[in-house]
Amino acid sequence: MALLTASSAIILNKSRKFTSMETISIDNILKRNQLSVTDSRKKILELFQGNAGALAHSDIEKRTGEKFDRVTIYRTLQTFVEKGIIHTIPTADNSVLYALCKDECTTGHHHDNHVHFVCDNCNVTYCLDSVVTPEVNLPQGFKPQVIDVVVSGICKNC
Amino acid sequence: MALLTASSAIILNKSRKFTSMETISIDNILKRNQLSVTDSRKKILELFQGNAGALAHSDIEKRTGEKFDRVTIYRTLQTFVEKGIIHTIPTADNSVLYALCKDECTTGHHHDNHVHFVCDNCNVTYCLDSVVTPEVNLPQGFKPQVIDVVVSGICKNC
DNA sequence: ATTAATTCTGCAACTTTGTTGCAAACCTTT
DNA sequence: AAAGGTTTGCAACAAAGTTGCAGAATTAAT
Repeated sequence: MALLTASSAIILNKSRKFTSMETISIDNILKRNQLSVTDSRKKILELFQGNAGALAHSDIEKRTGEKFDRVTIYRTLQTFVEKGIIHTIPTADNSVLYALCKDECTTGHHHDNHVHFVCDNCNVTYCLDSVVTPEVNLPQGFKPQVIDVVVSGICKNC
Repeated sequence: MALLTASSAIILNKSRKFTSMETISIDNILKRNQLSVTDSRKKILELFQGNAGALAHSDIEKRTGEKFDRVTIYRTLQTFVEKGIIHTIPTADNSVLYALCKDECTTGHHHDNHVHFVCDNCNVTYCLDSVVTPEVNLPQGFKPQVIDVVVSGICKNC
């Protein structure tokens, strides 16, 4: 499993164990967004915080050990996207990936102007928060709103 | 239907009727790629040539009037992608879109270094062949291979 | 601390999307 | 026109995603 490999290899978001401080932080994220604090939401948020790479629905299903219903995971991810906690990443192979948003995102208003990188080897998708999307000169009449950039190639861990 | 609107509004690939010359051209595309010339392949190629916007599997199913089996359409699109006749476009909402490739594409070797534009209003996806993908400065250790740029906003016909 | 009100979860059933094997139909070549 | 290979359509299946609803959990109020 590509993403299991990833979790051990990547150290972007510092994959240490959560202290009580951080547990509180997860609770706060949920409360800040008027969401009840439930097991599934806490667990799924933890997964995102503990792993730098993006996650697909199926990854979450596996990593939570089939503890939660498929439907619950779908709905949790939907809710998180709506609230601006996570965002989706466009992929060429038509799989939906999700990753944590940065702080500026709010309900219905995402600011994901960073570049995504998919490794052809280990298959991990990174959010390169430090790389800002470049300008694009469009033909007359086209008004850009959001620019999504997905780079694929070989990542720094491969 | 977003894409029906599109077919009448867009003039990128010149949506005129096909002359016998152009019919021959479709046959040639297939023959050039060692594919037998069949009804479904001709019809699907025609659809792509007649409409500038990108097409999803479901669009093709509707526009061919349920004349061909779902499986045939899947296989035809797969074959066309493999032969370099069409290419897929990454989308944030996880639908697969296909569009005609330019001449330089060959089997297993796509050259789609152009920008894609999705209109938020009419929902049409354009291949902006004239807009070359910009350079992206990646962090140390990341080696880029393919850069996909998808811009969304308002198109020139809206 | 209990209770009432609200929110969330899990189940069941369903829809949509995509895949595979195989026999019949079709296209190409001779 | 017939042999050979290729392509199609059917059936059956697998995977992905959605919806309604009753019961469980969370939150807010007493």
